[in-house]
Amino acid sequence: MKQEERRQQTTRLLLDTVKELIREKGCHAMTMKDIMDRSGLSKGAIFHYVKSKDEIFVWVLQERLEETNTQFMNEVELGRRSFEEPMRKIAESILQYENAQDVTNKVLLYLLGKEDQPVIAEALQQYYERSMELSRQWIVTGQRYGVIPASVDPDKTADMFVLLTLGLRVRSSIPLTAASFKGHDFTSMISDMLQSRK
Amino acid sequence: MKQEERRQQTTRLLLDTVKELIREKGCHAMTMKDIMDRSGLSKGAIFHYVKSKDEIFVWVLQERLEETNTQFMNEVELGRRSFEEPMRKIAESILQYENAQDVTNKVLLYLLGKEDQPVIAEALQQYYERSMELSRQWIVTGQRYGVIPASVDPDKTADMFVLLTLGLRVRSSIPLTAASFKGHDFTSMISDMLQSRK
DNA sequence: TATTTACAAACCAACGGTCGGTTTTTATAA
DNA sequence: TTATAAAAACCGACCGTTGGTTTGTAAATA
Repeated sequence: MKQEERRQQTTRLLLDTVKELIREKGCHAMTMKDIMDRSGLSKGAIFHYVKSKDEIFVWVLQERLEETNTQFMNEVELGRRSFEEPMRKIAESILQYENAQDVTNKVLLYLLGKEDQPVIAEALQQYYERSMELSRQWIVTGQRYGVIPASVDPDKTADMFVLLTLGLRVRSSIPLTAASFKGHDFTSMISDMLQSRK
Repeated sequence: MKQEERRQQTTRLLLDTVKELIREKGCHAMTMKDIMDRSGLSKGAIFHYVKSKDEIFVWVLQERLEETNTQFMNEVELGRRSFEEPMRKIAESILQYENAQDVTNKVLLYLLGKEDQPVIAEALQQYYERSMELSRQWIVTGQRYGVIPASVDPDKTADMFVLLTLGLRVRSSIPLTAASFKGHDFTSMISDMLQSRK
């Protein structure tokens, strides 16, 4: 089973290199040459693992999706005590306050600009559906433990929540001066949304 | 003044051709060759008017921004009777229910994927600021005419509204099956948001 | 008449992607 | 165990397209 090991090792190297480069240069600026030089792999090797450059970004998004899944699940469990805490965590991870090494925003925006490609369309669809599902579960759990009013409609609210997070991702990609930034606290926004709903 | 006339004529031709092609093929698939063939202009001529291909997209967005500006202002005036009507109009224009010839979503998503370029960053910033300003004015006007509760915070609500519209734009770019689409009526969403706020 | 503008088209570098070939690993059977 | 066929991992020269440049020319303007 040495071949399988090598395969995993190489794909790991590839993904890590790519994420590094995205962080440094951005999705568009990163070239195949960059990946070759940084990883030490040849062009042929890379294209042996991946069908196109764009598919690499799909990989990155999907891997991040897995991570988010487990992370979110943990937060949801936290949600039995308070619904604000998971919200804050999630908002922070989106806004990259602390972990600026997360490339989800960049990759997501990049892929959205190429949604006409079938592979990308599928990945985006997966991403959206997963986001909706996670949000719904978070609300339902909160309701079960009594921290979110039972009157709240999970579907409707999850929809709104996902729209807001997508909006957040977009806005965080727009370079704004301190003067032009009129954003407000995301957590309190969600709090209002959940509690005011009769 | 014949030169000025020719200039305007050519730029008009360029912009219209580009918008047509974006509608047909998407931003990424559209090539310079396409623009040349369709418009009849040579490569040299096009690059005489525009510094780069990306700058064309900035043009398109800015032109659309002007249109939106006047359109929104009209809707705001309508808002003295009801705040739902302008909302519905705006949501429809975003979701492209009727006017599928609008390329704003595509262009916006394309530009967001390249926000590291200074020219694009500036355009995006303008777009965001304008959106915020328009939303704020809409709320303030609604309050003046008594159709929006005075208790609503214009800044905070405008922020949320813009985030939602950005989210809408993103979601409308994700190809979803009827089964996976769990979206709800945008207008009623905004209604809830505005009226429930104490 | 001099200069700037509008346009043309040959040219270029860089990019993503392909292809034929080599080496290494795995599977098969004598 | 060993011989061998097959497949996977990997390499790097090569290719077509693409966005962009440059050089040149004709028309408009000053």
